[in-house]
Amino acid sequence: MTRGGARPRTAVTIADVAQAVGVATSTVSRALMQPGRVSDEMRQRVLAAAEELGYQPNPHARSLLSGRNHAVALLVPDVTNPFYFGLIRGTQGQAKARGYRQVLVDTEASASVEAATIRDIAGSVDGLILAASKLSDAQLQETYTRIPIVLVNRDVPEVPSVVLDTPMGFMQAVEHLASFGHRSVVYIAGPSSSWTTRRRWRALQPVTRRLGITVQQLGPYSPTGEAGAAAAEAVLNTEATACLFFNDMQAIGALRRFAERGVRVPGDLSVVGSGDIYGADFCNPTLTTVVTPIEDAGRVATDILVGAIEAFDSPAGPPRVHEVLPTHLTVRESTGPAPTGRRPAP
Amino acid sequence: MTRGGARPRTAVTIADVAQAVGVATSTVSRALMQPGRVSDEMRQRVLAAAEELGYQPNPHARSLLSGRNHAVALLVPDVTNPFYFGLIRGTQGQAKARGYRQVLVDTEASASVEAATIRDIAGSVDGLILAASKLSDAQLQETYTRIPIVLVNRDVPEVPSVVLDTPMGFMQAVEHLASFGHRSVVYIAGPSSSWTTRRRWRALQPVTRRLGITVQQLGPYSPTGEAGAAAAEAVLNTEATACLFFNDMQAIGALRRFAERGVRVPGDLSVVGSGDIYGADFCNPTLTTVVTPIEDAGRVATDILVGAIEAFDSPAGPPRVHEVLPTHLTVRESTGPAPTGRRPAP
DNA sequence: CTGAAAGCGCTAACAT
DNA sequence: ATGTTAGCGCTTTCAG
Repeated sequence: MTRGGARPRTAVTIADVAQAVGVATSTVSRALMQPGRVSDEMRQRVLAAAEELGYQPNPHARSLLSGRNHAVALLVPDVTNPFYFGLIRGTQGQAKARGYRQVLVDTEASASVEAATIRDIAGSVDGLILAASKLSDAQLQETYTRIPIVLVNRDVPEVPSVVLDTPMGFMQAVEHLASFGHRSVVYIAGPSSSWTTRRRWRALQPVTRRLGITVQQLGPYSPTGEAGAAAAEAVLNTEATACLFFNDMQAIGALRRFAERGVRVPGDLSVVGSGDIYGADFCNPTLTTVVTPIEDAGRVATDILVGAIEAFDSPAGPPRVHEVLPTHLTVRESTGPAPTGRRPAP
Repeated sequence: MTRGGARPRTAVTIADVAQAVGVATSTVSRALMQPGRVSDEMRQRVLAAAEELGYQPNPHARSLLSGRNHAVALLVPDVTNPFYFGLIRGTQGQAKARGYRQVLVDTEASASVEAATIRDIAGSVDGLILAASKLSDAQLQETYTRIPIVLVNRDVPEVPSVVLDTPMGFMQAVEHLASFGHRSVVYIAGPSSSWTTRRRWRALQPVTRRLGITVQQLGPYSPTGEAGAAAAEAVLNTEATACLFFNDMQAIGALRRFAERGVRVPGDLSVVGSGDIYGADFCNPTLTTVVTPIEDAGRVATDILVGAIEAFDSPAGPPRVHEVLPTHLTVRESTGPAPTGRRPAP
C-alpha cells in the first residue's frame, strides 16, 4: 500500500467539479441539490464529474450556512447503567432512521457537568435528548428557548418530554404483593436528585393505604448493584416481607446479597425491581420487575426532537408534547407468598 | 416563561463582541485564541464583553476553517450487544478526557452499511473507531489513507488496531477443561464474517492436539442468546462434555436452554463463554468465561486515534500501532469435572 | 499591538 | 437555465 504520508490537503470541492464540467459552482450546487432547476443534460454531466472526481460535500461548510448539522446529542447520567442501554439503542435507531447522527455524552449524574455539556455542545448539534436531567425546571425551560430539547423521565412545563409511567407499574407491583398476603413493604429509594424516585414514592401512598399495607422508604441509594447489596442489609432490619427497588441493578445486587446471607427469595422475602434490564430474566431467582419501554421512549423522544428541530423556527413555535408511556409488572420468580412466621433472624 | 416563538436568528458572533469593544474582529479572535498576542488590557476588555454578551464561538465556522471538529465516531456492528457496551463506555470516557465528542453508529453487522456510514460520516468527524469491521483489508487500508481510523478486534497491516487476545483465553479454557478430565469439546462459532471467530478456532488446534482433546466446530451462529439456545441443541447431539461459546450472550442463552432440557451444568456438561459481559456473574449457574478487557480496548483505541488525528498530516505520517490486550479465563460455576458415564439421552 | 482583507466550501439571492 | 456575487462566522495572512 502506498501511503503518501499526509492526506491530500485539499479535498475535491464543488469548484473542482465546476471546473471539470466547465460551469459555475452554483450550477453544480443546484444540480446536486435541486435537480429540477437545471437541465437534464447538465445534471447528468455534473453527476458524472462529481462521481468521477469522488466529490463529497463538505459538511462543515453546509453547517455554517444552514446552522444545522443533522446531529442530535443524547445526554445520559451514566453510560455504565444498563438501563440506559435501551435508551441508547432506541435513540440510535430512530435518529438514523430520521437522518440524524447521534452524539453520546455521559453527564456523570452531575447537574454542573450536564449544564457545561449543554453549553459546549449546543452549537454543534441540532437538538438534545436529556435523560433523567438533574437541571432545574427553570434551567431546562431557558435551554429550550435556545435549542430544541426533549426530556426523558423528567417532566417540566413547556418543555417536550417522554416519561415512563413507572408509578403505574409500582402500583401493580403493590397489588401483586398484596394478593400474596404481604402487609409490610419497603421502597428502596434512588438518588435524591432523581425526579422519578420521588414520583414513585408518592404513587405508593394511595395504593398501600387502600390495601392496608405498611410502606416505608429506605435510602437514598445509588442506582448500582453495590448500593442494592447495601440496601439489602438495611431491608433485613425491617419487618417488611417484600421490597421494591428503585431499579434492577440494585435488585440484582440485593438478590446476591440475600443469597449470601441465607435469606431465601421469595421464601423469606419477595423482591421487585424496575426496568427489566438485560439479566433480569436470567438472574437467580429471575426478577419480578416493572417493565419500562425505555427503548420506545428513546424512539419517541427522537421523533419529537426531530419534529421540534424542523419546526423550531416556525411561527407556530416548537411543539410541547408530553408523552407518557405505560409500564407493567412482569412476574417472575423473585416474588411469592408472604412468609407466615417471623423471618429467621439474620 | 416567555417563549419568543423562534430562537434569535442571529446568535451573538465575534463581530458583535468586536463592535461592543470597538475593535476589529481579528483582535477579538486573537484575544480569545492567542492571549499572548494582544495587550493585557485588550484581552480583559474582550473577555468581559464576550462574557457580557454571552458569546459562544460557532463550531461550524471553526470546523470549516480547521477541517476538524473534535468528534470521533464509534462504529459497532450492533449496539444491542452487551459486549459492545464496554467499548462504548471506554471510548466515551477517553474521548471526553481528550476533548473529543463521540458519535455512535450501529452498522448492523453489514459491510455495506459500514462502508456507507464511513463515506457519509468521514467528513464530519476527525476519525473513526471501527469495531469488528466487516470490510476487507484493502478497503480498510484505503480508508486509512483518507482519514484516521483505529480497528478494534481486527488486524490489518498498516492500519492501527487494538485486538483482544481472546485466543489466549480460549487456550486457558481448554487447559482448564482438560484438568477437569474433559476429552471432547465443541466450539460454537460466531458469524462467518467474524475475524475473531476464525482466530479462536485456529488457536484451539495446537492446545487440543497437545492435550489429546477432540475439538469440533459448530456453526456459524449469530452472537445472540437465541442462537446460543439453538447451538445448545446442536451440542447435545455431539459426544462433547464441554462447549466453548463465541460469546457470553450465546452461552447464557444456552444455559437457559440446557436448564429447560434438564441437562445439568456443569454436572452433565461444562459451559464456557467469552466476554464477561454484565450478567455473566449472576446468571445461573454463573458463567466461566474468558475475560476480555474491552473497556480498556476502547480507551486505548481512542488514545491511538486521537494521536493519529493530531499527527495525521505530519511529515512522519500517521502511526501504525498494533496493540494486543491480554485476556484470561475466569472460573465460575458453569464448568466442572467431566461426567464419568454417558450423558443422559436428551 | 491592532486593523483590513482574504478566504475556508457552500448556497442563495440577484442578475442575465 | 446558468452565471455572478455576496455572504455564513471565524482565523489568518498581511499591512500598518
